[in-house]
Amino acid sequence: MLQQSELIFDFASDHVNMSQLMGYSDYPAVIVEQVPLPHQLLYAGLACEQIQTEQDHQQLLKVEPCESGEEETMETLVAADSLLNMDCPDSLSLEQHYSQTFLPSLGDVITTPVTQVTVSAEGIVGAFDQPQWHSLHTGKPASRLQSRKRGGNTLYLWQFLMELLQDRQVCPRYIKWTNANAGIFKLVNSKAVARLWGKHKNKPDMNYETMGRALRYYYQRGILNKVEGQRLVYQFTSLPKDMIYITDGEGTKEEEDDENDDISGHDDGVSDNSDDSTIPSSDQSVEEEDSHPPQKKMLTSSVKAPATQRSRPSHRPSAQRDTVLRPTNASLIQEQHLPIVSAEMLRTFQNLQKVQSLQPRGHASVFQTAQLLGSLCEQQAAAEGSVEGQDETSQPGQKTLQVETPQLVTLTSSDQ
DNA sequence: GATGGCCTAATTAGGACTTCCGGTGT
DNA sequence: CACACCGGAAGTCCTAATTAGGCCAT
Repeated sequence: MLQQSELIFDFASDHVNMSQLMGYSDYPAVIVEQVPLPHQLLYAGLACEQIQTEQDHQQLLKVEPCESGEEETMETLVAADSLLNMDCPDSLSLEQHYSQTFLPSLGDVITTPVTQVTVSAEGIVGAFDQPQWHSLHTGKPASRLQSRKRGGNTLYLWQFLMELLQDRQVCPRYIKWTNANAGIFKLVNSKAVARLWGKHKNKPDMNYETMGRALRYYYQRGILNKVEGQRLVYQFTSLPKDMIYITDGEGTKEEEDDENDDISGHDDGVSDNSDDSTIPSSDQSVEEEDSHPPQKKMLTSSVKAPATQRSRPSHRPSAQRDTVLRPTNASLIQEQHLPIVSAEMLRTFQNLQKVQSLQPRGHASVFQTAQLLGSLCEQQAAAEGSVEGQDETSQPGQKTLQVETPQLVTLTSSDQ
């Protein structure tokens, strides 16, 4: 029988190269996308244990398109509030809290809030972690950089900025694209962004000067460039393949840098609702923003596509949260997700007798994983025939995923 | 007693900032 | 004058890898 740890190990170590595995290139890669709404409910105090019945589970899985952006904002704020006001005796970072909350032990398989497992026959597209980005864009070997890779919970500054740029609570209010095609963005409110970063890093004294030093180090490392002649304007040298681009939209007010910015009136510097609310959504979606030639996607209140972007019809409701809309990019495969994937799969394992008869020839557990996913696909196909009317795969976000990646097979946990 | 396997704690090495600073440009 | 910006230098924090030591079974 497949060992849990083995399964996890293979997901953790092989996700980048699964599609390259000799002899198994036809087997699917696994992408997990978490739908934030359940997270928000959980953040708001809904215990995981309460999600044990399938009915409950399906309720969580359902992500209703938000008709009102205000309601959505309220949800966000509630979630943000519960996160940011949560006492963390050990000064846990949000990521830590996140992982502790949603990364169940394997013993908690049943209550794991997995919301979606996407199986792609194409393998993982663009699954580059930061070292690979370095390798890709600086010509330096990734091996050295990977030798000391950081934990899955670490969010780098550049990732943080990308998260902010994909967070409608912050973009374009505090940070915005000035030229999405070129990856150029502006820190509209540098102080606010710095404070958010400081909050994120548990560095209450963080300011733009300090954060700026970190940004300048990115010049050397080829992650950022400075846009000459423009203050507070930087350029990503590369962007994730499926970056979500928020442009200035109606109802979103930019706040230029000034002393009246909301976050500056409190002891901890970042206690204002509007600012605090930005952190959770960023942190909830701590997917690593990996580097890729821009294959951009503009979403927002006013969703725009860059001129160079291939036209891609978007069926996403504009009011939906960005994190909900996060596409299936490779960055979704994170170490922090891996146990969830495994747990979900293992749950399915319980119903799949034939897995035991598999005969892996090499990359054993990867093979087993692939076989399992094949079984999942079969189950999905069977389930689709029986499901009437309401199909989770018809949710806006997932529907979009299928449009964008035609060969995707989307599975939800309700398929079990 | 020797050997090997396992576990744990301590140490080491490195990355990613953070802090401080002096300086320049706008 | 304030602020953005620059880059050197030293430090902190965190993580992964390595090493050392103890325990146990053979």
